[in-house]
Amino acid sequence: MKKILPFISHQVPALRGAPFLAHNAGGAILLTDRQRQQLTSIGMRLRLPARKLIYREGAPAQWIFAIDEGIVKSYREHANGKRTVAGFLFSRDLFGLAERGHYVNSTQAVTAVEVYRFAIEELTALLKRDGEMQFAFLVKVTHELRQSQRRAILVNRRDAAGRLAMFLTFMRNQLGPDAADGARVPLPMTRSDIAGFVGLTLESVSRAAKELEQRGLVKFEGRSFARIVDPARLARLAAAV
Amino acid sequence: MKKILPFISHQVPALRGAPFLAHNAGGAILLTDRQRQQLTSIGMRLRLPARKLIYREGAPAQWIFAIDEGIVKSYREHANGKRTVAGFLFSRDLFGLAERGHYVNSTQAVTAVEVYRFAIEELTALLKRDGEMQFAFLVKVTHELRQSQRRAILVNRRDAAGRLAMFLTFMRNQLGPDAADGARVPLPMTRSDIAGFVGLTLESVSRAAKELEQRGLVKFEGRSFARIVDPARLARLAAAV
DNA sequence: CGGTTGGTTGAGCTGTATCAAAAGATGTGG
DNA sequence: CCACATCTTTTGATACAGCTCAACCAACCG
Repeated sequence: MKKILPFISHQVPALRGAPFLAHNAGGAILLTDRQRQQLTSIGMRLRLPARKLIYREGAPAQWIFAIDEGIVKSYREHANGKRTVAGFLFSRDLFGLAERGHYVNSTQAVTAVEVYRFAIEELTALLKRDGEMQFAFLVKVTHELRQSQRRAILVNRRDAAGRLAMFLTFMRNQLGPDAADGARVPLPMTRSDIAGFVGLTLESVSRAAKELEQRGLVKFEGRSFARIVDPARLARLAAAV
Repeated sequence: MKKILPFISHQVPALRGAPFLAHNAGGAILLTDRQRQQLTSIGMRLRLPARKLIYREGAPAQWIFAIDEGIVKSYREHANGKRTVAGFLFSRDLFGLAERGHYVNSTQAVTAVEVYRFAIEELTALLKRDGEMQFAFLVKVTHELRQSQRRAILVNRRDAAGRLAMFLTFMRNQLGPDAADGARVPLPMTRSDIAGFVGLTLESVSRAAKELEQRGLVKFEGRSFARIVDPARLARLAAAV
């Protein structure tokens, strides 16, 4: 029994996020067909290769982006050379929300990416005119706020293995439900990026991965896949903050 | 030479946050007088005593809140009994943005608080009708997203003293510019709350405070005030991630 | 194939969590 | 206004987890 999903014509912008209230539930898709077409008319579709630097922290901001396909990382570099990864961004995520005319994080394509690019002024003007569409954006940004707070909780854990367990369940939730095999989680980012996200060194990530394997929870297949062997125990570890 | 601030009639809801673009700069105040009056008509003003639990994580959500006066903390409790403080909320901040009909964090008044309370349906309906006002909310939530990411960076530091230094500058920026004496930072929350926010134990916060005093950067006056003795060196430490 | 980038493993050190206890605040009721 | 009970903060001693530095290994690329 396969559930029939609402039709999303790719090649057209979309957003994804949990709404405020329950009764518009299931409604992960935030834009109507008409709204997506309106966005298409003011946006431009771009294909970016993996590793492409999209913009740099502090640079003057001109565009807002929405991801159609692929993964982007948002990060900051510090004086001591370390990077904090503020977040990984996926299909139907939004990024490039500037502050006083400047981007606050740097962003870089992790995989090859298809994005929609909007001029800030045009997009904001459209949003102010169309309250329903703007509401979709409001819900979306609120959703990202909650995601950011969840990550903050993740980072508050003391144990490396638990953090990595949380990260894996996080990745599965992002890509997972629809990804072919739920137990095989793609990890297209480097260990160093993962470390920057979960707040560890890459050595500690490596050791934590080893520990999860030895405890029989996960099997890492090459650098870019993790097979979840014991979902129940992994979930328990991830939740046991 | 005292700068004249735009008149904000208290007793009326307000929002604060950095806009996307520069040219509406200085514009920390996001709502016009007319918009605030409209909000007043659908909102209710409440006075809450310090320590009042406003709502609990997971509870069915009915209201959205805006702070007029005072400090609120937003937090989550974990299985092991620890608390993560997701954020402290100040005058003109927004909270209670639910997910699928339920609150995601618990919130509690730190000081006595004056809040405006809006029914979610009424507020969202008003926002959809008034694109300009909704835009103010969009900017506001985006602002909180950035704050959350900054906190995540704070928590990524290894050294306790540096984290506390960042926290103090953070508090000064929130309350500071207008607070009578810029160097005297009020700390109305407990050490335990600070610990939950910066990702340390309360013992470590206490020791970090001692260290900042011994290094001559800050003088703690009672539990609820910190006097910044050497702003330049404190700022340097806070920035030296 | 060498070169480059990314990942693993090991040894030792540092700093924060933890456990325990004392010392300060704060608030209450007599 | 004091004495008591409670809550918060400070201080101390110890253990351990993750960081650092360093070397080695694997994959990927022209």
